[in-house]
Amino acid sequence: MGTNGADALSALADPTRRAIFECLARGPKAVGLLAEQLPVSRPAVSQHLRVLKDAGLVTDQADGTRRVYRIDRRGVDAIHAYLDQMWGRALRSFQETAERLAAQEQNGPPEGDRREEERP
Amino acid sequence: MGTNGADALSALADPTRRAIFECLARGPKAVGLLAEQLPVSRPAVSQHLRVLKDAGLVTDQADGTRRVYRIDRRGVDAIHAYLDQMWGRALRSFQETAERLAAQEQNGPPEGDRREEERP
DNA sequence: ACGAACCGTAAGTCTGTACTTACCGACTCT
DNA sequence: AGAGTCGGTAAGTACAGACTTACGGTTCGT
Repeated sequence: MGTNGADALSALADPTRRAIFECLARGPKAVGLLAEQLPVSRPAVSQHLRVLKDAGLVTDQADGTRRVYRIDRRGVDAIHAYLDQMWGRALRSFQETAERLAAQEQNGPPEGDRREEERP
Repeated sequence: MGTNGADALSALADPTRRAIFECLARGPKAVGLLAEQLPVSRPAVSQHLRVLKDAGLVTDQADGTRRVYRIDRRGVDAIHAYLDQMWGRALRSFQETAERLAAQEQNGPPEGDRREEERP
């Protein structure tokens, strides 16, 4: 819980949660103020904030009876890291198959020339 | 449809879909081969691939009776762009409030010193 | 041309979850 | 201390969507 790309990803999947996230990106806000600008009830906002907090996307801070929420960079970074990892894997895979094809061509011209994807 | 951060985000929210995405990151694969390595049926994989394709996260290419899927950079970039936009907003907001606080301090020492978040 | 392989779609079921109302604790100010 | 404000939690409902089986269309090999 916290700095996990998968959790952050699924947290930002819900439209209402994205709306909350985008609203907090414009500046820190208290829960009630957040609920006023959204088409859902205050308890719903609380529940969403819980999910966003568990995903490391927001942090909360007490201010009297209010709780002020703001965006947390950790969750954002976690998603970035996840995507970079995946895309890096894909790039390495592309390079590998390219090298394999080049080596194949050097030896002998292939006859049963199937396409180049993984075979178990 | 295609290069939208929100769609790509919610597409990668499902665990099975993430598994498919991660599997394709290791290299392009056909649908049946993909289904063998996953705990769900082949039609389920087809439906997930449809969602991933609509989100711009994968592309498909016919190869005889098979369809080979591979990762598409556009969806990944869309998510990156969305997150960067949000975090950029947050940074600008931080800077604004910091400047406002500095100006406030220069004029007169604040008395009713409430915390600095947005008031409607 | 016929059978086989591969894949997408249709229809139906069932679980997860987003939402509501109701309730209760924490903090503030007079 | 008591009234008022703010916010998290509980319980219950309703809808989205993930999965299955069954079916049909397309392409390849013999």
